[in-house]
Amino acid sequence: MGPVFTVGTTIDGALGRSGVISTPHGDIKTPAFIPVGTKATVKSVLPEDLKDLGAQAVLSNAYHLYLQPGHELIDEAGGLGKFMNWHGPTFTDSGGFQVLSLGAGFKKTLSMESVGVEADDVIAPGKDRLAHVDDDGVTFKSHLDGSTHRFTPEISMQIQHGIGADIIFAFDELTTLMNSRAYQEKSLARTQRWAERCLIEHQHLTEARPDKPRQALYGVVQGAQHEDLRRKAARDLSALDFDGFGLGGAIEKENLGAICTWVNEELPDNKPRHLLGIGEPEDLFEGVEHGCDTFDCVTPSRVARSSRVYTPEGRFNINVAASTRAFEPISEECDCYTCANYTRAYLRHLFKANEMLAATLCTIHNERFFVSLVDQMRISIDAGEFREFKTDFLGRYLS
RNA sequence: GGCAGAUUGCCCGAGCGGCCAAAGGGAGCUGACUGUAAAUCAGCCGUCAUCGACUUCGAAGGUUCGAAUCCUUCAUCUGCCA
Repeated sequence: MGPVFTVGTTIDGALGRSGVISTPHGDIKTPAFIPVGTKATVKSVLPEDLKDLGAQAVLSNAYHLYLQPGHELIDEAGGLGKFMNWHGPTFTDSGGFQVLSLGAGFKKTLSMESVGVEADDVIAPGKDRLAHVDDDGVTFKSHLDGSTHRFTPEISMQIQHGIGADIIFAFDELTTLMNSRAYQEKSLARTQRWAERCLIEHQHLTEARPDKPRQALYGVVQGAQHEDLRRKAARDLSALDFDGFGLGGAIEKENLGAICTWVNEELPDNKPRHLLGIGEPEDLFEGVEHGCDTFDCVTPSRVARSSRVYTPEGRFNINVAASTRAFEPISEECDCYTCANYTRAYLRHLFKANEMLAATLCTIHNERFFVSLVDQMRISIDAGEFREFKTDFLGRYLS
């Protein structure tokens, strides 16, 4: 029995909807925010913490787990969920993102010299690049020890089968907004071919181990900021037998809603859509309204470790003088463990003292904020009040 | 009592005639993080101000065109010798 997606209520006049994704490790009520646990752990918190704060699933990364501890080991351990003691649904990203992040840098923009260049190398210019893309796959250097490795669509599938997450992603090439139109087209064709290869390998691997829980494979829609490319990518992938879809690529904030709309108008309604790597609260509203079902983002956990916490009034730095004697929770309205038991003054003290618990408590709070926010979106959709909720929330949050 | 050595900005600590408002840490303050090379990274950190100006390197004098840097005395501290 493969994963099943059931659509619930739709947002009137928009693509957004509520629904349920069924996986071998449980259901995910959508829309849902999925915390990121890149290396089989959401940094600084226990799986029990995640469960308590309402997380329905966790997303890990094939690239990182392949390098350390190795997908074979995770396979031997009984799969990702058992290995990390997370008993709910799991996702793994394919490692495609690292093609960009390790190759061209973190900013999703490339130096202008790359614009208009059509060489394959364009994706990873510069002397320090760790990755190089060709039509068959990606050769890259480990950020851990500099050793050379190679990913192809087939290898990514083998890795993700070894890791054993419930939902896995096709190996894609992430371009940047700086790449030429010609390069975007070329890359998109390549991602499409890779998608087909992933599907074939995925089917082989699935048949080879019928005893294993059936994994769902999502195709990843690229196409950067170009409407025609996005629509074409979505249509081409829709023709294949994917269980769901990921929306990927470098996306400018202003275009997020439009891109989701273009893509989701083309994708079939009866399959789930995951918006990869997004985002801030305002981005989540855009994604949900325009038809995306699940979201992952490192922001809540990463930012928590540098003392930024989210509230209905916006994000702020708790590690400031104003918190010194603030014997009150981060947010009076928050129902998380941290807000129930700790004050801003204590959290500030932990940061100043460089104590690990600071990261733990703030990560619990931030993850709860994101999970709860998207949960509330789901509830508002079912109640037919999504737009009111959006207006109310953002009016306060962004002021 | 004698000899030697110390005293630098919130703290530690370089500097030993001009390129010194004074290296580097720490602390403090601010910002950035969107499929995590992130318990990371960046900026500010004497005062006022736009260039720039002004007051600093235990205290007070002195030498010099010019001193945190040299000299004298004083204060405090640290060693060694009586």
